[in-house]
Amino acid sequence: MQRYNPKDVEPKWQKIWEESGIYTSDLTSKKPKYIAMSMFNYPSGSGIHIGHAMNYTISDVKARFKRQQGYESYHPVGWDAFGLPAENYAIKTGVSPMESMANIIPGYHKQYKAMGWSNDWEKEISTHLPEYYRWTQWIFSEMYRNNLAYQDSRLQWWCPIDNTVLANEQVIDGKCWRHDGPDDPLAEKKEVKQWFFKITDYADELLEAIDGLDWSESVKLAQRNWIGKSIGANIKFKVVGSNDVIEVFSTAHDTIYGATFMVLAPEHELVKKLTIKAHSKEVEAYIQAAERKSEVERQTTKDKTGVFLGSYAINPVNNKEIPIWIADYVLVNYGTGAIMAVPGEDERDYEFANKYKLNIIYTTKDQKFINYQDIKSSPSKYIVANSNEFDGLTFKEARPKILQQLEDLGSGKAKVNYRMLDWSVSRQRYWGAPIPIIHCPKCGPVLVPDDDLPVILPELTDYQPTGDGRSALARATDWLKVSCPSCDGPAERETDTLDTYIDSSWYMYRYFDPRNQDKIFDSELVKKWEPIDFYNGADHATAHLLYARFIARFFKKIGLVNEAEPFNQFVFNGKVTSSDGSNFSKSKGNGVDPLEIIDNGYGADALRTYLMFAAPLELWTRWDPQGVPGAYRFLNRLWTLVSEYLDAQEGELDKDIEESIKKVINPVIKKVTEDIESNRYNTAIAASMGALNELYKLKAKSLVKNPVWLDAISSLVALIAPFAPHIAEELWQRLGHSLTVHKDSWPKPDDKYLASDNVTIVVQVNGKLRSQLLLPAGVSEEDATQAAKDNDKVSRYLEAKEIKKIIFVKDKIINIVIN
RNA sequence: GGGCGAGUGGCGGAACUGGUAUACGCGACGGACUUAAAAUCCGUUGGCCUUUAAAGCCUUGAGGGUUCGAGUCCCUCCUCGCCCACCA
Repeated sequence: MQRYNPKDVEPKWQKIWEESGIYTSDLTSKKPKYIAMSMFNYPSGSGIHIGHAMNYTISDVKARFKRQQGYESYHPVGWDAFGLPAENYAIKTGVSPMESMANIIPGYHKQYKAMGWSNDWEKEISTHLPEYYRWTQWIFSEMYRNNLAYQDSRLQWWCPIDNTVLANEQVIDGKCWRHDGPDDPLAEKKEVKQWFFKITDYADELLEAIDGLDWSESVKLAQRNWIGKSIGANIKFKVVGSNDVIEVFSTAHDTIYGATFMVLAPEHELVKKLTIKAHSKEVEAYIQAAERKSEVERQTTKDKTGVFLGSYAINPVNNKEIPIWIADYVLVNYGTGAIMAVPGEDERDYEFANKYKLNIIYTTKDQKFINYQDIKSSPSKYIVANSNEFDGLTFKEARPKILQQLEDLGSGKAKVNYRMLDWSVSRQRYWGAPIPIIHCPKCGPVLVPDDDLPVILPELTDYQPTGDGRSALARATDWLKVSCPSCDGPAERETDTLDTYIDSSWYMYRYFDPRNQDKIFDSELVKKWEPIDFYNGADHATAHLLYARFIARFFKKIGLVNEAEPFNQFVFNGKVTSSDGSNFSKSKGNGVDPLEIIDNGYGADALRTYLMFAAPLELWTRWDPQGVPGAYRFLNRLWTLVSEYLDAQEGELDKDIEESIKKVINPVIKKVTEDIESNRYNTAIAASMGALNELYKLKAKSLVKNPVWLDAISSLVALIAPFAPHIAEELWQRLGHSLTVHKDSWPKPDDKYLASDNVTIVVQVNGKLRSQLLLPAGVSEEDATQAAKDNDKVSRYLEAKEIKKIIFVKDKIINIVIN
């Protein structure tokens, strides 16, 4: 008997699959379609790690399962190739990122194939190739034409190491996401002119559609929080002795009679104007200190500080003059960058008022501090006070009336506010898609005509940003100087490149038409294949997934797609950590290399099976060094069963053994089908293991070459094929099947053998387990009761007792209640 | 501070709408095969429990409740994880 050796089996089939192209999808097929994919990979010099092995196996299993079920299953592959690491490497070494990618990506091809992933390599895409980024640029142009792209000067996060702007989500605990070590400097703020996409126009739509998504709940919640919708009012306060007006956003406008001072963010545009001379020194010092203060300090030191500007505003509802302060607990980015402070009902304002001895007016009948959060959650419980004609009303009654009063006074109106800001898409970096804009001194910014796309990224010798805020492209003079498409005068190209999140927010559509030279993609094809049926990843719960949803909605609006949501199902899977629970990291040297495990002789199949078996997909898994050997043992046992079957003599089976074999295999077919369908891979594998153990017991009784054994073993091989595709293919063909196991092979359970003729009925007395009876399925309550009473183990509890009640659950349990 | 989720053997984890808790795997122990080991195969493996068995009792973070019956539902508390966080 030949031993199971993955080193022979796996490369053999990888080669055959590649040559026969069995994973190449026919996108025009008449079969029902299915597309399963994981978030695509950023190629780096270090190759794939165990986290990648986890991620990509999850979608591969799904894709294989559907392919076996007879779907035209498409498992695409691509590279998120633009981004900082390759550029930083280029700055250090002078090797162009284009060249790095050309060196790195072929290594990934080998690794992906070694893992046995069923990717369609014919349709491979990469975001850094002009054939791809031409359309990334086109999306920018379409956004611009639809008034969804605009340029603005903003205070932006700035990484002092990379000399580049950072998106909000790239700032983690006050530091650049790429430089967040203890010795790394804090991110700074810098005024930069840049391009934005108006994602806020879609905020409400994006928020409302979340409810209908078949996504991991934690991600849906994260998206809701990210969008951060609040309903309130914008209210204007006139400044005493001037025409200036301070506008605030408040969700608690019904407490306005308790507004006893105002607070502006230190960066607020009116601060200078409203500072009277006597206070200017103090104010300037405070602003400078706030600027220098890092975001971390602003967030962690909850101690409120601030200074009085010396001027006053008028509370529109009672005409009281209230002092204007600045304080860094008010954020310039949120709302209007200014608040009306209501110390009687807001904790932060209360603390501030106490510290600086500011007036406090309580607008509740209780005349003590009550957090507005509490009022908001039960507005009919609290009574309004100190609010003129509204005194005595509940907050529930007063809220609309006070808003009406503000509207009548012309001082306020209802307003919905979002935490989410417009998407900053400019990056002052080289390694990205150039923004297709030409700046003309006469015409201003002009779009590069579509026919001139792509704007090709020129090769350089020095990739270092210029340090004046512009990317290295500013040095490529030949490239930079162009004539204006509109007036033909001398002009310059935009030197910013597009945020790589744009590349990744539309790639799923390009998968359906990767080589199209005329259009971003063939809409008819995409409309046939959208949405992505299955998508998974362990990161990017907010930014990437939200941006992709935004782009999908935009594509729908301009008629490119039919579905507003790009991903039907999204699984936010867990990661793999080292055995002690800490993250794998290169610096700690505790990483586990998937290729090493394969090369050690365990093979990709055992690795894949272990990863899918260790825990439910959403859970984080600790790496268990014994796990892969365990999975290997299981596959080896299957190999042995098949080999012994092939060596067996032809023969007849006893009817009851035949029956037993069928009753092992049919329920497991049903279970594995349901479990993979609902992403419970771990229990699917457990059930297959259980079935194999049962077949081992039956094999000891009688193993002969016979259709019943062949059918059972073949079915089991087909069931594990999504997890362990190589060994499954090998055994499948050894069993005599001429076609591949990976297409149209999924077994269907025979209902006749799903339920057994006899069932174990549990007998309880007063809810305690006393005995188990093997009775015919569907046994009546009367018969079951009689059988229970006749049973020694039960009857001894019934002696001299009165039976009060009998609970009977068909085919499951009988509970005799006595006193 | 807010939100979400989770606490089950030595470990990873099973248990569908309440109905045999601990499936499956790892580890451990015993046996077979072997000169020996590895590999493989066959057993045992929640606790009280000490040689086994029988019988019994206990056991899903803690305490209480609902129910014939609770890992599952309700209340109180503890612990851990994740996400958001001076968001007006």
